[in-house]
Amino acid sequence: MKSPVTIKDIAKLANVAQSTVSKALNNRPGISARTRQHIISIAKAHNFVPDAAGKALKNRFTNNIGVVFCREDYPLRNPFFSRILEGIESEIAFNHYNLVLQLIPNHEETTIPKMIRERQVDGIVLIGVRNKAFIEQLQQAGTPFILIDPRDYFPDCPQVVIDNENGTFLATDYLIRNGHRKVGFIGGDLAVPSFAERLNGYKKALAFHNIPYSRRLVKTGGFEEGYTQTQQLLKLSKRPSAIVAAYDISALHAYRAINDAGMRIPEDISVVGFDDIDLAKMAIPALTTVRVYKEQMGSVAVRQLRTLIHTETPVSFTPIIPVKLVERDSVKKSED
Amino acid sequence: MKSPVTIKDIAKLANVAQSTVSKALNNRPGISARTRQHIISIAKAHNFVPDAAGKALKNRFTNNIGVVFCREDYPLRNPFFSRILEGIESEIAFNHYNLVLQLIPNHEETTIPKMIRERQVDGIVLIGVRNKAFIEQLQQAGTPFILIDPRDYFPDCPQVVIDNENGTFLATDYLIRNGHRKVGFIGGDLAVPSFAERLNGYKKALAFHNIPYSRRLVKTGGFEEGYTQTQQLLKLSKRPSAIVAAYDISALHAYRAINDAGMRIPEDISVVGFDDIDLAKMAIPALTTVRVYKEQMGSVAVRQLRTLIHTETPVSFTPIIPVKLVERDSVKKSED
DNA sequence: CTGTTAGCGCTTTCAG
DNA sequence: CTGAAAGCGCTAACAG
Repeated sequence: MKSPVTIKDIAKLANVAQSTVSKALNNRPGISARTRQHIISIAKAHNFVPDAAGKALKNRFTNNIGVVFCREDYPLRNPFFSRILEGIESEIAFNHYNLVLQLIPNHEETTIPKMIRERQVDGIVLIGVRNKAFIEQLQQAGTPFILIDPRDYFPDCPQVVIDNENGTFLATDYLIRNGHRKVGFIGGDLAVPSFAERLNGYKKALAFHNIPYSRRLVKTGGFEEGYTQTQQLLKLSKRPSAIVAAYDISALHAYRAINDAGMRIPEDISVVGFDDIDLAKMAIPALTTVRVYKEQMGSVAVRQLRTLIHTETPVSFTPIIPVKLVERDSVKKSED
Repeated sequence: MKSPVTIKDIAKLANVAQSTVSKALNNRPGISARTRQHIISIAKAHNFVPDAAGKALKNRFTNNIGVVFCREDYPLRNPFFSRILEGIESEIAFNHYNLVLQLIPNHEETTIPKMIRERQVDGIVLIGVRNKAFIEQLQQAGTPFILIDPRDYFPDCPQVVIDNENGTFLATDYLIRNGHRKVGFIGGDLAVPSFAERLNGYKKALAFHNIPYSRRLVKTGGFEEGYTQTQQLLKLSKRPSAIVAAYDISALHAYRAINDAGMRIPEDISVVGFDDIDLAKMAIPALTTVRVYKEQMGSVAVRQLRTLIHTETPVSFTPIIPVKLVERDSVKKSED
């Protein structure tokens, strides 16, 4: 590692004081246009880039933003989270920040992340938090943070949320309008707010069409249990003609169960998903689903976090990311 | 943000000098066991964690490692890269480093990444580099770095590579042993070393079984063009009874093409992939493929990089990650 | 408009 | 074995 050029070197080369160089390079007032130009050109010529540690030490800002995934499983494998991370990354890069990434296993979701304890970052975006004590610690420490897709209710925390209810409403409504009156629902864990909201949207759509809600048509539980959930639905004496899955991943598991049962999509049974991950359009048949603007979630979160970082008394504002039904080939339509 | 406790505070509380605290906390010699214990307990009681910027400024090591994806497309969406990133992350976390992530679009793959210019990281792992000039710059700057899955040949650079040739050899050999004598090959870009190696493995397996190689049975080009590549193969007057795809993603595209052509896997045509991404086992039918130990690639890369960072005269050593055929349901087997 | 100086939090001589 | 002091690279306050 070659020893890099410092502000002191530039000062010497330009025959000025360090502080003058600092002013010139940071667009501070109190310096003549001429010397500023002079200094800038010398700095450029020598590829001067200020040392992050030096700056951070003085400024109390690192210009780093942390991204922390708190999950028991492997969040990066989940295409939904990958896309959110993409959005986060691009917003961070755009603002000339650096992104510090950490995955924390659920059981460690209790102690404040290293990156914030050692003041490596100015704030963090937290994905999939579950642990209340964890959040309380962050609040006490005064760390700026924002939540994406929390796995529990944190009403007082800044967060960016999906318009979940609306999404499943649209999906269910679409099925009903296409002649499906018996529609099943599969998904995840009722304790997770976003899932509960998705279930609600389903219920509301049924109610809207005066279709009675039946507990037997909804199978919840593990996120990855779409296969067995669907099997149960198929075993019902009067099986549904359509299924709405709370996640595309569940829908894809449903595909397998349906296939294994010797049935065909959409001829024998229709499926609609939620999230619109890349796989949705690659599935056979291509999956009709509710699109979530994942990159947008990420970038909005970073924007919010940045204002949180730089304002004294933060106003907690919760952006709701909109949602849209995208029609593909997994739903049998009534001819009308 | 509450103002954090510093080494000075601890010194005051313990009635010793700063330097003594530093020695105690860093296991430096020249300090009595008693005072060391005393200081440690006080530091612990006050949740003292040294400031990263302060340390970095003095030590010339940040304890941060950069991870840079250089690709035209969206690397994080690619489950193959996600898994590599997982491996990198876990190794970094294990060593109490921080991970600084950056995605650089191909056209910007020319200027040294910000994180290294401003000395935020001690070294970087580079995924998917293509640009020679870029690498030369890094070498000149003396940045420690290691390559994963480079898109061009960089013979003198430290890198971790997959046993590609062996993988496609195994895949092709497996098909031939199961009675397939006309096997197609689809995949990506011949200019990419890993792809060229995979093609070589295929050729070698054919040669091994005395089957003549036919250029018409191999379709290269875009990574995402598995669909059209397969269509071309299916149109052949004497179409292959099996296809080996250089990537699982290609194989999945092939699935769709085969399905759209009204054929069935594996009854009408067999397919084997490469990479063993999560989707492979979820596909219908489950895809027989060559498993790559992706997390291992990531963690090995970080281990290598760490020694690179801490040694004066680095010895360039290229770990080869092994590979394994995993049998699933996409190959029609000869009954014997 | 420019330069001097101090200090951010830490480690490392070097005296005592 | 312990403490005082200097300095890493940077910015800000203050004098000139």
